[in-house]
Amino acid sequence: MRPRLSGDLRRANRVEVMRSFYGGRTLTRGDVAAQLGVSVATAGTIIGELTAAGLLAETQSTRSGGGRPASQLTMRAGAPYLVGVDLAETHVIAEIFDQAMTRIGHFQMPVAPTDDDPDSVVGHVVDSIQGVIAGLAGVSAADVAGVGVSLPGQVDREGGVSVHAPNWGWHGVPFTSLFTKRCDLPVLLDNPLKAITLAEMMFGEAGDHDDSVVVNLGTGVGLGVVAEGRLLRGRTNSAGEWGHTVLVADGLPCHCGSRGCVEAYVGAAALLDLLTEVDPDSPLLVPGDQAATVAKLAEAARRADPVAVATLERFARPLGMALANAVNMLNPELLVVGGWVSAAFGEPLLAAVEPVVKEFSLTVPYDAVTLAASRIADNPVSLGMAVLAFETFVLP
Amino acid sequence: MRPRLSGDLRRANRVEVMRSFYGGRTLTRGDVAAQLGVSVATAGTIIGELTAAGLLAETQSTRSGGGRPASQLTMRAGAPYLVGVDLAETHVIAEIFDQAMTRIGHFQMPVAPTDDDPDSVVGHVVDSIQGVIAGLAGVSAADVAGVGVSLPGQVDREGGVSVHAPNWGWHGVPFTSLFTKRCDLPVLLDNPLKAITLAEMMFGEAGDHDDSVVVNLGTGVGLGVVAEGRLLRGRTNSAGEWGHTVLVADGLPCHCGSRGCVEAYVGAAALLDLLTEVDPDSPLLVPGDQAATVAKLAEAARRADPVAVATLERFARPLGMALANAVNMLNPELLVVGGWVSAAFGEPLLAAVEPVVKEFSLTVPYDAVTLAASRIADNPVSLGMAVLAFETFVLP
DNA sequence: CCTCGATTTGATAACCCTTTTAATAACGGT
DNA sequence: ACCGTTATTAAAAGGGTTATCAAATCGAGG
Repeated sequence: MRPRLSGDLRRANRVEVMRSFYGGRTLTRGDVAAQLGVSVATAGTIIGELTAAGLLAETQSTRSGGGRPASQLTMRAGAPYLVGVDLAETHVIAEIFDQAMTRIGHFQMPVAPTDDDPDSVVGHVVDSIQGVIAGLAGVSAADVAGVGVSLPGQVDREGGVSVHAPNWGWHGVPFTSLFTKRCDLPVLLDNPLKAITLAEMMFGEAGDHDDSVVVNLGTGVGLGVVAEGRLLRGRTNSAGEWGHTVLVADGLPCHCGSRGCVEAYVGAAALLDLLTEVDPDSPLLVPGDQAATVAKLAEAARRADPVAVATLERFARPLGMALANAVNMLNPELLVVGGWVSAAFGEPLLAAVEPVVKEFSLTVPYDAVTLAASRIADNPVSLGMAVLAFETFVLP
Repeated sequence: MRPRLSGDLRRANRVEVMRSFYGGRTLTRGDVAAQLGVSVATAGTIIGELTAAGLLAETQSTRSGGGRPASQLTMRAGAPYLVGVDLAETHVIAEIFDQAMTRIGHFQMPVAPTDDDPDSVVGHVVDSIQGVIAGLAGVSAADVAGVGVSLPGQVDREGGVSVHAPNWGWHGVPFTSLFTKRCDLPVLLDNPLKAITLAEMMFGEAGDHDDSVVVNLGTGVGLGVVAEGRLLRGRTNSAGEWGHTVLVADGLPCHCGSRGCVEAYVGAAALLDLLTEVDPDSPLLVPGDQAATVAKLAEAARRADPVAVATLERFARPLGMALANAVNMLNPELLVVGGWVSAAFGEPLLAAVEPVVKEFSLTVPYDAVTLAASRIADNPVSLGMAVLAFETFVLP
């Protein structure tokens, strides 16, 4: 939404002011004015509104230097709370955040992949929300301003519909209305890639850059695009399906039904296949447990185990190519790599990938980009969904 | 630049009003208001300004229907003129447009690919500009408001520098300042992909959609991304290098030095290689003349020549995959295919490609996208550059 | 030690700009 | 003559900026 009306301007500026405080940042009115490129008076007015609404508060700390001390402002903690739900193929994670986006509660439950009935899944989501609320003394549903739920697959945010969730075989499941039947909290939906990218924009390095790409390496892979400071959604909110772009024409089959997809080469399963290829009898292999194997592999790579290092090298090649594709296509200033696979390896993965990215990127876009590992400690999906819920249901 | 100040708003709205008139469109004040989502009064004010500035004019045609006849408005033809220059590896094309963006003059000269001295190339550009002006009776340089020059490779618009032009081995050539030494017309630089996309946004179907992708198939290939109605440039104006994304890991060598690039499979040279593969002795092959061969091939395909059809089918596969990559990655509403290779084949190319795009796209983004052949008859590069020059140098 | 000025920050007022709403004028048909 | 549609104009609302003043601190000088 580009502002056309003067009223949109204020709303946009209000969001922008609020965003500059995410992550516990402490700023003065002057700082905010400089960051937004507006006058101090305007920043002061908006901050006044937000303070009156109970969203910002002065931390009376005075700064020396001669002259009137600038009053430092921060987000005010406390109610109303926001719940972010990460609904995935095998689990539901509900996390509750206070107004300052500090996580104050966590609830997790497994979901059998075969448990694919919409009503049942929605039930699990509602249960986990009630679970995370119940886990906090003195917090009731009345203190929760809203819930953001991340759903796998294609999500229609406006309609509140899961357009397509391949893992459950869903097509056009009216998630929001099913949810509302069981729980009367305000709710909004989105796709995990969007949530992660949003989290990275608000709490990660991506916030400092106007053009970035946030890559998620997990069981599945995908990315989010930030262009001119805004999250790119595409026509139907499904931009970022990098995992299903072709990297190797007529290559390995992908579980999406196509062949040669990026995900078939850099998804967690592909990583384990590589390890098996390098050493079929590797003791690092934990049968039936992807996450454990990846953890052992990462640990072995850190102590320079030759099998692990060789596996990492082989993994880095398709990954680097696919990242170079994103660099060439989108020319970002920052490329953040996150997701549980990336987190397991940490910096060594980036170090292995960077030369490949360089090899397959054009010089100019390569020189313009910085590769970085995500520094978000919490679950970025629920965090991002909580931010979305905050901006939708709380921000005036 | 997102509007933050109320003044930016008016400027943005003025551009938007003007854009709604490109392509000879005739609209009433009410139409413009509806298109922009502003009130009739505002549209009237802006139109008043633009009329006063001599950019719009009423075509007194009255529409019946009872009531005061709506006055139809159009862009006013005539001076000041704009020149768009398409500087490519083998030619310079300068075209001159009147204010209504109607082409009123054309000048073309070949440039030897070995003629790579910056001063010499700039000289050719200046000569071609003077040539196109001289070709018009009653038009002098004083009537030209500005020039837009498209340069191959990476272009720094703000700095007026050709950051990297691989075909000439340029690195950091200060094009604008070289130009200014020889010609005192206002000048701006951009990359041809951006120019084409802009032309498609203003004069093609892409103008009717907020999220589109404009693909250029020529000797080299690339694309432009329109997201939320705005051209995506990336950090250093080099977004859209789709031609150098990897489609076949460790595949054919590309002249960029990498391997497996899209361009190595869907560039004009690759098309001719396919033809040679299908029938090494094909009479369609015109040695040493890419364009002529493609023209004959396209003509043969139209009359269902088996060799041509087989070549087209084989060409459609990597092209469809690469287009599917763009669809999955960007989720556009419209995908416009242009460039001289595409123009030679016309609709049959799209018909051959569409099933491949479908095969390699995810269902949801595929269903959201429409494939279309470019309908811009003129050279979109010079047209786009002229538009850019108009909006920079003429629009208040 | 106190006072005063310099300096920086915050708040307020006046002004400009943009948009909207509403009223008025223009114009053609019935 | 009346009505409906379109354009214009005036008034009002809202946003942002600059200018100005008040507040709070530091440091110099008495």
